[in-house]
Amino acid sequence: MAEINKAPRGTCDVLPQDSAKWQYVEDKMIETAKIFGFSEIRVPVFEHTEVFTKSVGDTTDVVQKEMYTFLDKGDRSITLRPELTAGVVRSVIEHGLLSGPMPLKVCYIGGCYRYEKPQAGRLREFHQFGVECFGAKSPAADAEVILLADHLLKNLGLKSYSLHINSIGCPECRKNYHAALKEYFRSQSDRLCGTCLDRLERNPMRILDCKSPVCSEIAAGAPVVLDYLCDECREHFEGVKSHLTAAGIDFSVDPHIVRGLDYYTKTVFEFVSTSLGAQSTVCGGGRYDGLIEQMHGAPTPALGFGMGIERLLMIMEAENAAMPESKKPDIYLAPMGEAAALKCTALCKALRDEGFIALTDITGRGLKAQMKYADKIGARFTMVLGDDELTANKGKIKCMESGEQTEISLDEIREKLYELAYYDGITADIDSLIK
RNA sequence: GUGGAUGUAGCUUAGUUGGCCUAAAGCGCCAGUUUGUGGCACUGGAGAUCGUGGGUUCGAAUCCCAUCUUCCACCCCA
Repeated sequence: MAEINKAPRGTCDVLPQDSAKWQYVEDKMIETAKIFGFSEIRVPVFEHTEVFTKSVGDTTDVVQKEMYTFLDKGDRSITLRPELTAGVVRSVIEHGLLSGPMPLKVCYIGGCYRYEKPQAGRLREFHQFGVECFGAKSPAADAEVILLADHLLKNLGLKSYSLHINSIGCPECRKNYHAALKEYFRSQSDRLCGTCLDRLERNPMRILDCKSPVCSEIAAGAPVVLDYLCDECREHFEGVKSHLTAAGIDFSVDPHIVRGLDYYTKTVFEFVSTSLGAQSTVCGGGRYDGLIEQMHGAPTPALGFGMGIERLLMIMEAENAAMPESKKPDIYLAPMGEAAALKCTALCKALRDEGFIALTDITGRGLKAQMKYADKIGARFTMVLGDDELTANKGKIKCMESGEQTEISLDEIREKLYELAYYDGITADIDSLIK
């Protein structure tokens, strides 16, 4: 039974009192990406289902049991994007962006949809910031993308995070590794948990990730991917580490990082925070050199990451990271009577044209109630306009913090606010005035 | 999908051996306390089918069943 007054499970509303935080981090994200030469791309919330099954991988949990898939009225199988990389890759191929200057660097912010059981840091609709870099196979590219994420997290004031990297090699070296893994785990198969037995044939690398005490104990003795890398992959990984070190970034090599999406090759990495619950990864990504070709584009090396915005905000909350407060109204004009109301409308328009946040009464309530309201919304200044003011064309502008009142001509409100703006952090851009 | 906890006004809670509960308080909201000024105080008001649906009972917010939500963990991932 659908509830008309309840949001669907696993979704949440960003309420007016919180939207400033979202705007703040989203601005930082785009701004940081720009510093690294990434420009925003916007792609649809839904795609043809194949876009995801062919890229994310049809044996993955994401595709197998978490996608919102439906038939549209034209009998097309449509899926709400569970992540953004696939759609972005589709888009850059479709529009020939890979024939432009290389490397191509894009970033995005958007909602993702996964039918999961909600818990701390896990929602059915969640939002990701991410970047994708196409056409760069050098380890410097891997480092740059990782540096971007680190730069952003630092700039947002995060402290409790750490970077873990690994290389899962190219399809070539992974073949050998899978064989070695299977052999190892088969020898212990009687002790593995049920899900891991499943994984043994399908994707033995996932066993390394299992959190059951027995499995992780077994996994601890398993062959390590890094020992099975081909020369090229090993060299590449060494290069990534060198670049990170050169940039002075702390990281640890964690051979147990296995990403859950099929398209990854070579470098994979995660930014993990201790300020989160069980869902401790705030940012995850890696290289996917084979994906573009797999999606019928010209073979192009590529990599990127996704960062969970809700998780990021959770960390910032937990760590008391600095967040900007939403801007308060500069002035509230309190009319008394119909004639005054007209004047207030006119004055507000003039002030708003200058960029001030100017408010007036739209409920028809009494003066006292208006003053209370002005106080509650945090207006810096108020001015009462009644018949007296209209005839004299003068009024008292009141500073709500000090209670001080100054008599001014009604024609001077704009100038008065500009004057006050110099030392009171008022909203309108005072630079234009200085010029 | 599996497991554990939870659910009373917008928020935080009181109320549970079933009957003075036709549900209470604080905060918040609205309105007043000499149509001319907010923060304090006082007064009043609106606001809850006690998550929902069944059942037991003379009687259920209180007991039983189901269901949903939220939270937490597994799984998986951001």
